[in-house]
Amino acid sequence: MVDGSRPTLSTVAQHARVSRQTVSNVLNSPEIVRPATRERVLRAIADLDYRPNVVARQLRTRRSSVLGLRMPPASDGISGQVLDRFLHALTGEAQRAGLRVMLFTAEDDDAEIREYQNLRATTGIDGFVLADTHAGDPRTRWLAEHDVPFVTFGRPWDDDRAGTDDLAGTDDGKRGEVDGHPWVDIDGRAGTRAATQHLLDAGHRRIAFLGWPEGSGVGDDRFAGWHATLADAGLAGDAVVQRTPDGVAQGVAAATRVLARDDATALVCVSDSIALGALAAMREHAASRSGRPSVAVTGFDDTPVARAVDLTSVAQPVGDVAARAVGLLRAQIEGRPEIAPDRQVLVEPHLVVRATSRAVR
Amino acid sequence: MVDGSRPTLSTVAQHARVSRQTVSNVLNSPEIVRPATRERVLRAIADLDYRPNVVARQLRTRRSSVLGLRMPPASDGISGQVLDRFLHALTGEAQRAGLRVMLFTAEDDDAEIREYQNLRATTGIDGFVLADTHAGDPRTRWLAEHDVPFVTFGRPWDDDRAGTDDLAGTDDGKRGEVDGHPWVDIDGRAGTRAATQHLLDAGHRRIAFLGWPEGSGVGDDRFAGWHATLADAGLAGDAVVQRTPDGVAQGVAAATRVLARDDATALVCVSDSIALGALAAMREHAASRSGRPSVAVTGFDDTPVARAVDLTSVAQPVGDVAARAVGLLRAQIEGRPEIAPDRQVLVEPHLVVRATSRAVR
DNA sequence: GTGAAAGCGCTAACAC
DNA sequence: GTGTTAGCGCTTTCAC
Repeated sequence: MVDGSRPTLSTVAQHARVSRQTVSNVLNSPEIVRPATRERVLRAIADLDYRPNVVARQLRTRRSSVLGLRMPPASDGISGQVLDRFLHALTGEAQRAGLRVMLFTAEDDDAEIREYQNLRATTGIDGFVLADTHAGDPRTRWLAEHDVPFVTFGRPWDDDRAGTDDLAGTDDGKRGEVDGHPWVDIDGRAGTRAATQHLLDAGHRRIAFLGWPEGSGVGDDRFAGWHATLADAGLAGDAVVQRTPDGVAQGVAAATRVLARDDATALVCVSDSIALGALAAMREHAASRSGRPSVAVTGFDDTPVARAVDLTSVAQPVGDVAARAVGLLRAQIEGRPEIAPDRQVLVEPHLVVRATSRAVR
Repeated sequence: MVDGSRPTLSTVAQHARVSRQTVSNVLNSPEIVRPATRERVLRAIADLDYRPNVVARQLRTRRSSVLGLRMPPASDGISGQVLDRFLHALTGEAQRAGLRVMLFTAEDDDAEIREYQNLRATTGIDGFVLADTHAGDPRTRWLAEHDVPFVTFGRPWDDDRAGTDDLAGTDDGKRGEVDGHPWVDIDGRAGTRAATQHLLDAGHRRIAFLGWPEGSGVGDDRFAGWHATLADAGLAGDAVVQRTPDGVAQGVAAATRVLARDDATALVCVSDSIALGALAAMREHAASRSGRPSVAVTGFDDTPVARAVDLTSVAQPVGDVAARAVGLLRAQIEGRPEIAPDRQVLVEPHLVVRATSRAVR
């Protein structure tokens, strides 16, 4: 490695006694150049430790191979964790596919759209990953209208196709092709279904649900999995639900209400935060009414906290999500829809069983 | 916004009836162009919604205004949290300074160094942020030798200037100018000092320390703060230390040992994970020996878990760290050392007092 | 102060 | 197959 100026295409061409264009061809369409010359060129490239200047290439081809991702405003909660893990995975998957991830921030949706324009116009970013869509999101609409490649982690919940029981029987991973934008999401319903089934299998019959207030797509989806599973077991009739905003303290309160009024033997929680609160409430409760059999608890997200307190939880396979997201993006950027057959992908989570649901009954 | 091709310098020049160069000057050295023409040009820029193509500019200037950061291998622990928060803050601070953050991954230090070369040669990244340095780090050496701008979050611990008591009295924020590489770090010693002092002020006299095994710079630094503070109070003689690798389970074990043998009334923990374990151990212990006054606990990092379980903890001001890091990087990239006077910056953490240290004695 | 010319490193289009 | 020419959009000389 010389520490003077870096070699360029011409340097390599001179070295290999060919024209610049031939070197370029060796790099971009190796098959069209005669093996003998190709060898010679590759040799020169290696000798000189030449690496193409992607900036120059980008200026020419209008392709940056860079993906943009907005850092969501530091969600100091436990659930922000999932996004961070996703970012890790995304970076790796993107790199494997020859793409880079570039970060940016924005105050709100409008500011974010302005950043899209900015990034496209100035740095020529190829596509975007949105990890925090919400109902009626103006960003996805803008991106779609302007033909900007993008993919979301999370379904668009506007059309309200989920969240009720009517699809409970069709949980086979692939829901009908709607021509919305490309997305990847985790099947929350399947997650709570697995948790509930696990508790049923362990002999529980009175399984309550601690959820978020109705109206959040994600929360309703998770609720549906629990409800459908109990319904299938003929236990939906006396099923107990407590709804509360997310948070540990809120979880304590909600669980306390359930424990005081009902003789639930297990709690399926919509998040690890709430589950954590439920565990605390149970300790309280156990102290006052000792001798009562312990109550099983499951959470959702499998955050580090869950591991820390040995909480059974539904793990989100963010690695899979990231891989599919990158595939979906490449299909658009490279104009090859065939490399990502499904424009909408639902990834199956899996249950991690730990102490809180193994307690003796 | 026309959805044909974007306007370029020439478009604007034509529109404003000046040469391309004049437009460029308005953008880069506005002061040298006559106000009248400047106005006209700015008008044209606004009319056309022109934005300079940074790729073309970069090809010319050899400056990308992009910072590289390696995503550390998904540390699924509680403490990985701090890095994630740092990344959030860094993205914001960088953007405010007209810089972008680009992510990459690497298996190990050597692979990372190869990526440095790659990123420099191909995309012309301007500088790097290292958020996870370790003793004898080959990466910082390589970067320094190759004159690549960089800054680390974390001191180089090789030279062992900290970790003992000898500097305890000089805790005034600025330690001597050594000509190592630029870094920003959090003053762990000051953090445990604050925690210990807080406990002393609350009347505690037997304050034990739950730390990591000796040899980790960060851990030794935090240990030193606790030890020095007790020494200042004349209580270092019978001070109890338990050392253990990080982790909740490990914290349980270590705290159990302390509680069994010693009559400590407070525990200063080197991390939130260990503190979490200590809390669990205390609950155990309280159950068996009821009536005993509760033991105060402090953690370190102020992770979401700490908030969740109402644990007093030392908060790392990652926002400040990010801001200083960006300043240090800009000083190098732009060749203006004056904008970041201190090449090494120690940021003061602060104690967040919560229930676990407010317990009645 | 303003403009014309050259060139950053690369690839697309066409010659040979 | 290979080489030549042109030009992506910008900034940096250097005349004027």
